[in-house]
Amino acid sequence: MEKTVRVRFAPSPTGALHIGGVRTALFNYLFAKKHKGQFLIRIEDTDQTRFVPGAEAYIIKALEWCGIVADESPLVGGPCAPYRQSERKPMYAQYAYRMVEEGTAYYAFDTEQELDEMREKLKAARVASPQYNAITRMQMKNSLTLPEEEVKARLASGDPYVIRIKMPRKEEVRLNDLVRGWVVVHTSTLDDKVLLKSDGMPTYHLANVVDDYLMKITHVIRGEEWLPSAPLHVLLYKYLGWEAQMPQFAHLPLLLRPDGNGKLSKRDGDRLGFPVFPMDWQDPFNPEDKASGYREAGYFPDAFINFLALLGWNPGTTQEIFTMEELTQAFSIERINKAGIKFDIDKAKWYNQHYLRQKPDNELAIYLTNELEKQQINCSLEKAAKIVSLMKERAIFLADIWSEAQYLFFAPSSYDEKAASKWSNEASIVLEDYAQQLIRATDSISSEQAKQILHDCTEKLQMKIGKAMPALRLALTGHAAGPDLMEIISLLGAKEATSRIKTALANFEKMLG
RNA sequence: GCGCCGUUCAUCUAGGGGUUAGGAUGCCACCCUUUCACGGUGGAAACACGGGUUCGAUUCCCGUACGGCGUACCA
Repeated sequence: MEKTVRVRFAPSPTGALHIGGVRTALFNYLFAKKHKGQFLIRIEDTDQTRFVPGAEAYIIKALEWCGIVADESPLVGGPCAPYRQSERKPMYAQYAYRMVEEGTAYYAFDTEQELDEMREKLKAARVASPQYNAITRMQMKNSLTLPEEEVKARLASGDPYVIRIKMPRKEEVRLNDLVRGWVVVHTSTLDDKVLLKSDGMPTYHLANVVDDYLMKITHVIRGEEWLPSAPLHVLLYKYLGWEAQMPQFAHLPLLLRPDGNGKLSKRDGDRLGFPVFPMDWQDPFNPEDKASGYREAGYFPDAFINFLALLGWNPGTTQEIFTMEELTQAFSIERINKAGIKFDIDKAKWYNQHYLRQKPDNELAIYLTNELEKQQINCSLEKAAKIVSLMKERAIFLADIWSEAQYLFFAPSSYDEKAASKWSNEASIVLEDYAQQLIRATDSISSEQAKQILHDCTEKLQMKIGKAMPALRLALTGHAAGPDLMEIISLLGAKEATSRIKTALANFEKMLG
């Protein structure tokens, strides 16, 4: 008797998809997959004034990058097509009219100014919440206050109107949220929300309920910002006679700003130094509106998803690393938290570092050679794989590997100052000798050979190898720290290594006078 | 203002009437190491406050504080 699980992610194409939205989509997706149900994407574009071209494509592409692919969507279609509310426009009005006929909604003819005036007046009278509600609607221009003939005349003459829900004056609305338990709201605190706008489009509230019903949605998993209007939605299901088909609700805790107040928003990202969007975004008609994304910042989609999944949800075990498959197995709504989450980018970095280390070298090598090609540097995949295995332990992002690897292709143009200041005469002596020996070796020297030669030198000169290493590293790379030096020499080749040592020697001779 | 939701280390969190309140990130120390990192070991670090209920409350209830969301012909 259990219905097939059907959930939807219903973004509004008003811009880039926020990271919180990605998480909402993810939770929906995981829930659907866990229960072998369907995950659909529905575009909520009922507000034509806020439509942003490219936003829908961005949203779908971003989710795809994350590995979240919809079973039904405007792109792939499905049994409940179309999946854009703008294309479903003709379907909504009938339900609003039905409610008017049945007395649970009414026509309202008030102009914007009249509404403003009403609010001003109520504010002046210090009414707690200036709303269009059971009390104030009797002072407004609507089918409840106007004579029937006038209403008819206005409708016939094409007077602009909206349809509002007739919110009952004293009633308790209750819903059993899967995350929060019973939530009870009194209708006296709710207002007569607009259901159908004067342009004939439904508002979110109507469209959302109608579509969820028509699309046979079983669970509505959405952000907590919707909790206050959930009772309104419950009422709509009731008035439309769909109570039995009403989906279950689960309101997710919000992603909050790391530095204190408010929910994570668009602008926080670049201000606080981390992306809030999955991919780079630029509004085609408003180039000012742009933001950086996780993809371009070097995050792996699997790391990103893993990180997101554990924001507000946990498996109840100490496991923290999950593939998408493991997530779908482990996911359950019962283990979603109630409290908001302060966003912490450090954890995301840790995940990325972890995933980077797990990636096979030959896979990462492809990226490296691509980067190198951009600089006209030829490098075999084999060599690139070696470089990667050497560098990846100390990297968080792929780009770290590249920036670290620079010195394997370019001789240092400057030296780390602190390390350079420690350069000594002894260092010069060993390196002088080492260079002499190294030049005699074959160019394709192994790290073992390089090490052997260095040992021979230091032994002969009765010097500690630890003395020579920092100077050698400085000469070879210009840096004070890095991966195994002997491996670096092997990668560089004996010839290049010798040449760099000689250059360094010459440079530091001047310095030492 | 009003309504709703929330509150365990700095952060993400486990737990739940009797626990040395557990893990992870970050931070610190030590070990490993030529250095840095990785890894390993260890450390500092939390139940918002006040009342109840109870033999006992961080856990249950009520307040307060603080925070979040909502309060549009936006979603």
